[in-house]
Amino acid sequence: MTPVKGFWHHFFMTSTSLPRRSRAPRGEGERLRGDILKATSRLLARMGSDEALSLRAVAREVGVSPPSVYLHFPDKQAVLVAVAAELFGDLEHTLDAAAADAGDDPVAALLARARAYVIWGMKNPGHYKVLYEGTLLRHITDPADRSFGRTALLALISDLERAAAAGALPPPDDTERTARLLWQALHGVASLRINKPGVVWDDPEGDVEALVRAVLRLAP
Amino acid sequence: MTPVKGFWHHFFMTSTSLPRRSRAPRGEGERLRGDILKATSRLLARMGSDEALSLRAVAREVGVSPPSVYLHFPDKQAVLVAVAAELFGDLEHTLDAAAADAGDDPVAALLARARAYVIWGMKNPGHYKVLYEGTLLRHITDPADRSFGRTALLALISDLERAAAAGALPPPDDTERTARLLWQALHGVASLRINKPGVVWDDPEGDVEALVRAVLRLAP
DNA sequence: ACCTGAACACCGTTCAAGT
DNA sequence: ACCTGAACACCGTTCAAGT
Repeated sequence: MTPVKGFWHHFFMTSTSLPRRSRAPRGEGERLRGDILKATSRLLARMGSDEALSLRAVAREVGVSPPSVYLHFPDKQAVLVAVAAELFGDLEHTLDAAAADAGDDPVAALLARARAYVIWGMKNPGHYKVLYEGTLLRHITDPADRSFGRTALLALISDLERAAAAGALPPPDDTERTARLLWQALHGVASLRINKPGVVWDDPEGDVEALVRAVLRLAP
Repeated sequence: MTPVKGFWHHFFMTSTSLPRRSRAPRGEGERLRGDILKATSRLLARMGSDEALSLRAVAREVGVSPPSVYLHFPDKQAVLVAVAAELFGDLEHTLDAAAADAGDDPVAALLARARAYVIWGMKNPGHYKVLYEGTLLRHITDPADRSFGRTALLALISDLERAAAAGALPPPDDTERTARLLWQALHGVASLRINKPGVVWDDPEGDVEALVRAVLRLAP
């Protein structure tokens, strides 16, 4: 609150730091928050599960004591939710970019989005599992967090509507229902490959294309 | 080894048991093993995740001390693998029964099997997650355990082959590939419903039928 | 202002011991 | 023969305290 450089500031500037991570200067307490999120995301990718991740491991990775995490987050759930929000953002950005890169053909855009979804999951299996198989969302109370990942489905619906408007899909089409069917099929492609690596799978892009064309009743 | 009723037997028969669960008599040490499996299965259904389950909770549920679990299993993984084997057996039995009940039409049998798979998952979400999303299978070393759940896929393939032999499927058909596509779609139906209960889903049996007919290129 | 040490009740697992 | 108590290194979380 007071901008005067007082006792604490003096101490920080002069004391040689004993902990691995140097103490943040005044007003930079937020840096620790970002470091915690980055470390959590890294460990989540390595562990492949929110439950296997420990806050103490996050604190070790950051170079800080366990209670320091609680300066920025009320509990472990809150850290995970914050990371999940970032990850959903990254996923959605990736999907939109893939659809945009596919050009003007709405079916091509939809196929590109579908492929990108599965590829993202296979490239980030730990993160995919946190977002789509994690236990964290059952304990969410904040209604703002409940809409997590909804955007991806909405984008799929809008791709379908563009394709239907262009007359590229056989009628009659309940686009929202079709989008949900597609999402389920695509999730199956990504999820089973992540969870059953022992099974001999076909090329994921080929499976995505086959399933999308089948659900849309397009020629194989 | 020796059938003589000696000191320990005498003690068991006469001492009033302090622990919640009474000590098993000679030769019935196996009863504890079964109780542990049953308790684990129950708690797994409740927790919905192998990682959330604790062996200490299993021991409490059985009424025994934590180290007692180690009399029958080398570690937590082994308990989970034993339960998973039972669960896979139950699932496969359920699917075979559903297919058999559907009668002689091979497509009807396949549809019944597909529906039964998803219904089993929705009725046993915790168990389904352990079998198809659990971390336990990545740590399996025993090759005999690696074939877990393979039977379900093989049965799907044989249903498809029956249908193809009856001329019910449009050619040309790589039945194994088609079976894998179907499995992915069906897993998506079950898994997303379990993991995203907040989404408004359609009737699961309707989605199963739509996806199966789409993948097999049958009339909707 | 920013962060930690010590503590509590949990966990998986081990091992010497109890009946 | 069947089972437990006490211990170890972990975990999430709290709270009084340190710089």
